[in-house]
Amino acid sequence: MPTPGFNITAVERDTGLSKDVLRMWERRYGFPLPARDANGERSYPADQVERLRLIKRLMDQGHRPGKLIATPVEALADLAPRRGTPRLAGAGPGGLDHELVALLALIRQHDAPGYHNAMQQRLARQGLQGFVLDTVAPLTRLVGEAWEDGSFEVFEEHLFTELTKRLMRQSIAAMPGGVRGPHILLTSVPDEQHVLGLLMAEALLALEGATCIPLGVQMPLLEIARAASAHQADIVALSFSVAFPQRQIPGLLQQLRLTLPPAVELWAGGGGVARLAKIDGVRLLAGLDRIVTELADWRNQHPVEQ
Amino acid sequence: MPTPGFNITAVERDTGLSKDVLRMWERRYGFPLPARDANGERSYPADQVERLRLIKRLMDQGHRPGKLIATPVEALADLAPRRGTPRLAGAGPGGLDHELVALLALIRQHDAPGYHNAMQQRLARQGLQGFVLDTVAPLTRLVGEAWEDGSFEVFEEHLFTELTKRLMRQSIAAMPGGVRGPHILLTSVPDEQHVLGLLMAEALLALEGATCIPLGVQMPLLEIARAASAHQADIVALSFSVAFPQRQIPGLLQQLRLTLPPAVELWAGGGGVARLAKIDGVRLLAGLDRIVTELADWRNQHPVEQ
DNA sequence: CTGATAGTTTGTCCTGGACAAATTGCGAAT
DNA sequence: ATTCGCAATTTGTCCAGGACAAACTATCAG
Repeated sequence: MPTPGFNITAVERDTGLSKDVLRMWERRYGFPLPARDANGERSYPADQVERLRLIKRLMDQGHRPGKLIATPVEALADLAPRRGTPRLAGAGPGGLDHELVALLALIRQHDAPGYHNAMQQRLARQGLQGFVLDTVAPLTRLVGEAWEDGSFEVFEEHLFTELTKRLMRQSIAAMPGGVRGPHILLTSVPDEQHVLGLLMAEALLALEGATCIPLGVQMPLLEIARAASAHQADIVALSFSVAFPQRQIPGLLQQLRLTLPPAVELWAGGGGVARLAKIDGVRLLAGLDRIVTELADWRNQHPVEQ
Repeated sequence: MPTPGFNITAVERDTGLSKDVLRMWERRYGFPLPARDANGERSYPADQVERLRLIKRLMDQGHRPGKLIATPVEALADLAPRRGTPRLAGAGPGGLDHELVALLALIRQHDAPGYHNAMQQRLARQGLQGFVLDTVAPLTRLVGEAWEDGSFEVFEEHLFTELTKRLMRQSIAAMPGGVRGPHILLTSVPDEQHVLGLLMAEALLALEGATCIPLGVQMPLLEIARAASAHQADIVALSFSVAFPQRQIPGLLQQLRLTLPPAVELWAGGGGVARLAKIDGVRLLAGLDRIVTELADWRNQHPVEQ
């Protein structure tokens, strides 16, 4: 029994390449070149899907499709990242990197309990704020890089995310609900599914005594505005991962800014906004550490009324 | 300054209606009828997007688009659910429903801490298994129904999901890792984002001593197979919510069945599989309670080797 | 009332054209 | 040699309109 092919919807789902792009590549480059079923519809064999995913991954690190498709499959695997991202190169203070790499090794060995224990130890040692800034944040970056050079499988990334989410949520739940601070609505736009950034932000904000309203990911823009008024939020904070298509971000933020009451602040953070041009009425937070200072800022500008 | 329109991609994201459908409706029914920007591209005003979301919601409960689009906006709001779903109607044992409704009321009032406390109390009272079966499962169903009749906003559903997820994860984390049972890989296919079903399953399985490997949602099919072999899983368990397009499920399961080693069992559960025809080599779990019996079954068929 | 058949509705796929935005390559000016 | 600006190329997304299968509804005979 031959493995049945994937239809174009399935390939879009599995590769993240839109139907339009799949058809356009076929027209322009002659790859992928799917079979056709009885109805004349495209039916992609598994190996083409596999190659497409490899190509997508390399594209995400800055390669261009035209070149990649011309490259023979065997040569694809060795391509190095090309983008201007500064590689890790002693990013953290001193020898800490070793420990982080060891943590990742646990994930690579699929040792979930081992990872969980090691992380919990670090959490106890560093405290929540240190844990977020010096463990979870750099780990997330490392995982992103490992994913980019192909040394991490999708399911390994998922396992990492899932286990780490649990630790974060657990810690957040253990904190008393803030009462003094502003009400901050935390969420992300549709198509942005990465949740770790939001959780890190929530942890830091909650530590500072802000009241966080976590709405999970993927909120339609119009709903964000409604939620903000229903919860009487002072601030709406969005997270954009590096993977989110950068060109869409300014438009999204402007559109949201227009639908939010002017008194509500709009904050945007995460890797996706790191090198974005300024946007009127939106606070772009370049790094996690900025959260704390921005919050202090907000407190200065909004002295407690009584 | 006039609110700028949404482009077709934004509308697809916010409504869940594909670009093809949006264009087809315009062609066939004359709605939506977006403005055109300088490039001749569609630019949807906010009120049309709003109406589209209302229509989408009603469609999800069984109405047909042709009728809905012909109906004037004002009349749309009052349409009742039409599908054959048996309404709640005394589903639970006796008067318990009152308490559940009270819990939902807390969400409607956006009282996150109140909800959290009330749920934690129930958890302590019922124990984890009872909590899952008699609180979380029926609550999830109620929320689905409330969402269908429009008495729940999107962001209220998100808040419910987010808070409930936290409680579940917390409880699961508190359990010792299983050692005797089978290795069960828990995940969902791409486009299936609902996570509560997976967490409920994980809780029940972990209570029975199985070793769960939670990979979160949205795993590409080919990755599921890889993950299963990497983790030496005995069982791959997938969750499909009622919202998942039913027609796609059999194909997905068959495709996955072919890529998994025959020795690995494939389980599928959740509202989406409730009235699905039998599929060779796949166990369809009609209800949460079936999980426990199936697991016992598995144990009988795989006596402990030594 | 049941079940089969014919008609309608609806979503998805297809082709092929067009164009704007991003990227690259190149030559001139500092 | 570096930087700036402009042209060429690459690439993604949008558009129109045609086709068809699957799902659903209505009809009618048994």
